[in-house]
Amino acid sequence: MPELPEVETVRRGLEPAMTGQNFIAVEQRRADLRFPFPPNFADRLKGRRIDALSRRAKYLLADLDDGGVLIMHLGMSGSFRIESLAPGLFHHDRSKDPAHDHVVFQMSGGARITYNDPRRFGFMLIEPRATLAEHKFFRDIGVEPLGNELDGALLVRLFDKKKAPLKAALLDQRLVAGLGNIYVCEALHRARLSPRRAAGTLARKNGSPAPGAVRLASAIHEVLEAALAAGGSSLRDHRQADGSLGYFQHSFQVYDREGEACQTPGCNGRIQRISQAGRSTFFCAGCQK
DNA sequence: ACACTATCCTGCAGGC
DNA sequence: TGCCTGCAGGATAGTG
Repeated sequence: MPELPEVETVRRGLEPAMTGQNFIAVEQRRADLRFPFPPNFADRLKGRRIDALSRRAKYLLADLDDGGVLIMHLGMSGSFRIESLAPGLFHHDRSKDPAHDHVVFQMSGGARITYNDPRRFGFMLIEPRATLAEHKFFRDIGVEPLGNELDGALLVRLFDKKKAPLKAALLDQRLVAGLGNIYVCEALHRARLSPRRAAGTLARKNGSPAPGAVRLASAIHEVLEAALAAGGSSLRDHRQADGSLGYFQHSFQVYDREGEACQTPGCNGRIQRISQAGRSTFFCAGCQK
């Protein structure tokens, strides 16, 4: 499921059930997901308190009280489910998909948190907090697109001289961290920029950001903020940690809308689908230049 | 250095 | 009904 808005939505859902609480029990039901679990994974966590739950790009980071960090990535199909025996706080329903419930955390506050991941592209690792910035997953990671750092000028700098199409450049986590296939398509449409355009063409001749670069930075902010406000997008029945569904998928302008009329005012185009770098790109050639 | 592709894995939709 | 193919929100290693 998860791009930045979905991962952030998951983080917000998990926070009250995890932060400040201890792992009472950890059940690891198989040896690996995308990677093998660390040695003694369950024992390593048991008894530890989570001091903070944060997010970097699409990674969830649980700071442990022994200086370690539990790194969690949802891959394509990972999700968390929170249940509690405490009445009224959470749903307590059985998993519809127990075959893919791979990890269960029992927290001291009473929450039972289950990680489910049919495709097993997700993973969990434990690394020292002190050297996390140098870890291979984080060493080369790009700018967080929420907040003020990302603007037209920065996009121009990041994309300088790049011949790669905008679609590929925006998906590159080393440049901007957290965008995935959906929100890249949506942001480009919102900015009226073609996904096929070379990324290095967003600058004016003097190097200052062209209007398109400024529009793109704004579009990224807007689409991510709107998705966050909607609780993310729920495709293929993906849910938030509390069981509720995000609804931003109803606001998609292009993603998975091949053949539909473009909604941009004054545009008579239709949404088309092309393949770039092995992934589907949805866009309107009428208004995206 | 850069940019494709193949790949990991399972489920689901669509065609026949 | 079943079987097959292709595709899916990610990210990496390998290739040219």
